[in-house]
Amino acid sequence: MQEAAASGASWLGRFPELMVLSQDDRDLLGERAAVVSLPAGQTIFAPGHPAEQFLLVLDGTVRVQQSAASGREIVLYRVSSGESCILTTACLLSEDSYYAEGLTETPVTAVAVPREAFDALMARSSQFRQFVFSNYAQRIADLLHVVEEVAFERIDKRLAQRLLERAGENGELNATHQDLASELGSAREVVSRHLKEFQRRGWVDLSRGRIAVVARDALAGLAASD
Amino acid sequence: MQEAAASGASWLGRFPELMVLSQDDRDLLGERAAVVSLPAGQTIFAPGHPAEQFLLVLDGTVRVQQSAASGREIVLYRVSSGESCILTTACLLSEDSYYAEGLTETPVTAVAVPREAFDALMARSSQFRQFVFSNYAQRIADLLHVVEEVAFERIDKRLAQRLLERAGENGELNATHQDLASELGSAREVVSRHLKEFQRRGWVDLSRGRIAVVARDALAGLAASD
DNA sequence: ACGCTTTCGTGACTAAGTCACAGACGCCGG
DNA sequence: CCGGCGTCTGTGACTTAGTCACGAAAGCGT
Repeated sequence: MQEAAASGASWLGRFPELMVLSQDDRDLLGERAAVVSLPAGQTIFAPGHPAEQFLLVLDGTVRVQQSAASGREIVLYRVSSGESCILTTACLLSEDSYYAEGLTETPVTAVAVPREAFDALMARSSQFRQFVFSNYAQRIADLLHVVEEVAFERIDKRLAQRLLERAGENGELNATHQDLASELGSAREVVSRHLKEFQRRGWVDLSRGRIAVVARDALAGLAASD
Repeated sequence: MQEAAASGASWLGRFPELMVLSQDDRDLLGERAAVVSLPAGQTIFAPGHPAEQFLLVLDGTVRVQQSAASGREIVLYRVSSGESCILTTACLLSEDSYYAEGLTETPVTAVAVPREAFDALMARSSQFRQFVFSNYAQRIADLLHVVEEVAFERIDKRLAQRLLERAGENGELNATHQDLASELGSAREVVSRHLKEFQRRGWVDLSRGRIAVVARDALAGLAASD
């Protein structure tokens, strides 16, 4: 479509912060950025395998996590529709390797902005810089939040929060106890025991690989406690 | 000194990454940036009180930490000579408040770059942008390291690491058990017990507010264990 | 030497993580 | 339909970490 190309690209509507770019800058994105599709479970970046592009997620979610030698993992944050995978740019500049890895959690469609186009926009557009800095700030805030949780919060509270976050409209979520333990950076047995206690209290219903939230309010109460 | 002003500023020598800036850009820093002195224990930024300037530390160290409602704290990283306090810029852009706070740990001399000069340099100098991004990348790496430690590492190992880091040439450090607990995001009693065990093994010598590392190798062994 | 504040020590308890292993569920091939 | 098999879950026993409530000791100023 000629119109779409002339006005930048149709996907720009997903990024309100980028709609304020000049016509030239939007055109640059339209010309140089490519929409890509990735299957679920794909590694976006990993230690020793940095990404070469700036990714803007249109659909699906990318999970950014850290893995320890012991096999334990912890989810740092998720990048979903309308957000950018800014850490990939930081990875390019960091001397020491990152330990963090990014995985597509669902099939993902994303816009890949090549390094040169990214650099050009950083050079000529203050709005684009603003966009990039906001992204950094948000991710740093996410990381600070993770530090706060693992350092100071109780597991049962954090588990309740995750159950509420991940439960769908019907109150159900498909996840094994190990999945939830990896989210929290904890151990499977610990999660199992807390879930069992939640079930005993009638707050959830457990079956293999599936959890149904029954008493959302009670979980929310625990999640909000201090 | 006229020469110093003409070539930018004498403090630029502390920041090799900034020496590659153009003459104009160095001049801008020389004209607009101010060298400031801060006493120890000063708050640089805190939740609800963001800094308005980009700080480059010349001497002394700034400690960036997070405090929980319970009174427990954890040190996220330190900014020392030749580094910049980049989080202050991120604070300005972040919507949710940051929870992190920055304190001068010693008397600090620093260069304060006003927001407009910072923005101008970001706009016109790719080298300056490179400098700023490297700083972000480094701090993000620091935060990832903290997450890894608190989520997966044993306290005795982390304590041994800190003792070695903070011990001076003579193997001594002035710190209370509470200080060390705050470093690690742990509790004072826990640190006290591990220190006592270290002393029982002849690795350290304890006195009020002071710890002397006696067996550096033994501590290093624990610090490197997995 | 006397109090005062800060720092440190300790026991008893709760929470979290580890280890080892047993059982249970779902699925697939026969 | 039924066994076999891999994955997921349950559990006891134990270690490590964090909490709570004290009390004792070290240094400091007067």
